[in-house]
Amino acid sequence: MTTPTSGVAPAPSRATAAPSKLPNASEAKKRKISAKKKAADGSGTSKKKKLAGRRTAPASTEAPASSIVEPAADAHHVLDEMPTSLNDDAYMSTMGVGSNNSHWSQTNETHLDDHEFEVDEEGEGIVEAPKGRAGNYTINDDKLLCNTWLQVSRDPSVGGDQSRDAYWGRMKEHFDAQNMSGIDRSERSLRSRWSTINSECQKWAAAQKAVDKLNPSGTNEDDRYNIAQNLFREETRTTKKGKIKKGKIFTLPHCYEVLKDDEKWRKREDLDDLHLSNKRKRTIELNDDDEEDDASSEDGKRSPTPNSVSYSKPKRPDGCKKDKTEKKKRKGDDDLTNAMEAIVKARKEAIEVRKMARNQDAAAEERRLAAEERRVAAEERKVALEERKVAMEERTRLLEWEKYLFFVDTSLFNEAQMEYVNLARQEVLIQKRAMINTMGSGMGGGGLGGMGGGGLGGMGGMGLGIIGGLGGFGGMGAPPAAMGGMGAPPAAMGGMGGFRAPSNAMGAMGGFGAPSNVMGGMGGMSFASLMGGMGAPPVAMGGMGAPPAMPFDVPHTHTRANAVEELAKTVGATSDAVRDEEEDSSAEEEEESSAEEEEEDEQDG
DNA sequence: CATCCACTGTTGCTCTTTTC
DNA sequence: GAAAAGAGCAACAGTGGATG
Repeated sequence: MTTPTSGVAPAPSRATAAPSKLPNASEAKKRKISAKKKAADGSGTSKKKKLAGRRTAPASTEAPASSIVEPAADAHHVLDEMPTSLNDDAYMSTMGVGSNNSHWSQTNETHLDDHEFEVDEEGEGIVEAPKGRAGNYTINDDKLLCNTWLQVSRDPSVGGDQSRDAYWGRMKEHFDAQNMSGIDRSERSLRSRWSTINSECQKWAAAQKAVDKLNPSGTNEDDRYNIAQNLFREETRTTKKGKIKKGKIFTLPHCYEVLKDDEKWRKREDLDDLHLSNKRKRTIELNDDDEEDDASSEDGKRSPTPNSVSYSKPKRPDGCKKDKTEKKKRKGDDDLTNAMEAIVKARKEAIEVRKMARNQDAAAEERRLAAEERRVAAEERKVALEERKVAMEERTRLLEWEKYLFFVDTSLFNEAQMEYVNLARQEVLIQKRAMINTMGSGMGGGGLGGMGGGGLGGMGGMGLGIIGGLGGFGGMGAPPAAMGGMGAPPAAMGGMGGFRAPSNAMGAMGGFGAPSNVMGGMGGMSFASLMGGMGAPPVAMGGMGAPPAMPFDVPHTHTRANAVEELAKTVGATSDAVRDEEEDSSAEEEEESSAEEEEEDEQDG
């Protein structure tokens, strides 16, 4: 990396101060143009590069304004007469710095008046004018150049890491952009002027620092200023040819005012550096911050003076690398932040979508489950209702049958009928006892039908013909397995048929007014088997007085007595035998029935 | 008014440093 | 080590003041 800033001027040898001559305005002179000399000189190559838009050297026919302006008093003379207590303003005024009456300011006006655009004969455009030296740099030009240097050299985005041409190209751009004098300054001119300004200001800074180090007693800031001026003026330099150049006073305080507070420029203000003509030594010194810190610390022990340079160590301006790094970092952080935000946003959106989907699925599932539960519950209720309905119907039939069985008038029954009735009654009683015992043991009513059917079926299977018909009844409410009981073995049925029970007896059964359904079912089965076995004629069957639910229509024209008689006639020869048996069994049944009635009374009680 | 001198701007050259 | 670039120096030219 190279720095376009010039270093510290070579060490001048101290010599006796020689009075310098400053412009004397005692007489005005017209400017003489000697372009011919420049054109003949091979070194004047720069003359050909200035084109339209620039201010050229003063025309030969014009008198320079500077020559008609009263110049300021002789600076050298003024310096000699300047009191030691002169303050800055007084000195600046005396030196013509910052004053409209000063020589330096007058030169500024001179240039403004001197430089004009030259146009061609037709006046259509600016043509290349005769080249001459541009006017002297004014205070404003110097200040502008210093400010330009600060701006360009401190730009962290570019810094000093650029070629000389690039750097001074930017310097020229900045300078031209703010240059109100109208004088076009070439890059080379700016470089040369800056070299002078920088060198002079560095020497001046070193002189002031030396005075601060001396810290003479009994002096105020003005005294120190004058001492610094004397030190500066005593500095002389010797050219390569051995020519000694006499010192002069510092004439660029306006530039120093601009530069003194800049950290980058102040790095080179050590007076000792003035004695280092060797660039290598200068480079080493500039890189050695510790020594500068030591010097600052020594200065820090003294009380500061208004005009003294602050030796505190302020923050160094950011450099090019730091600026680029921070920009890159900022950009990277922004990119990373944006990417992270996008990821977080996308993730949040995905979570929301999934959450909504889950909510929807869960709601639908809940609704479906609820509907299923409701459907199952309704099904269960329906089944329960049907079961209850069947159970109620079965119970109703059973009660009706029992009611019929026990309250039937058996006075007209023959022996067989009585036996059947008695057996049926006993069976019912057995069932009821068992049921009561079961209920007493905690069994439900559901067991009644099973026991009843099963029991009857089982009994039906016992080989009793008549009971076989009863088994069919029991199987009515029994499950299909128990229905097997209904279908009593054909042998048993045949046996029943073999009884050839008198038709009047059956007719009497039907005449009891039993429930049509019960009797129909019972009668149907009984009569189907019975009639098949008996082979009785339809007329006889019709005489039985079967209930309306009978499969065949039987007119109810016969009385009970007639029915018994017809049944007896049908039975024929066997009626006597049957009658005898009925009498025997009836006696026994009466005894049993009386006993049963007593038992029932006891249970009811 | 002509000339001399000093100053300033400009530019080429040289030295030093840095980079490849 | 060579090349490139920066910085300083010196010379030159232009300008203005002083002086005879």
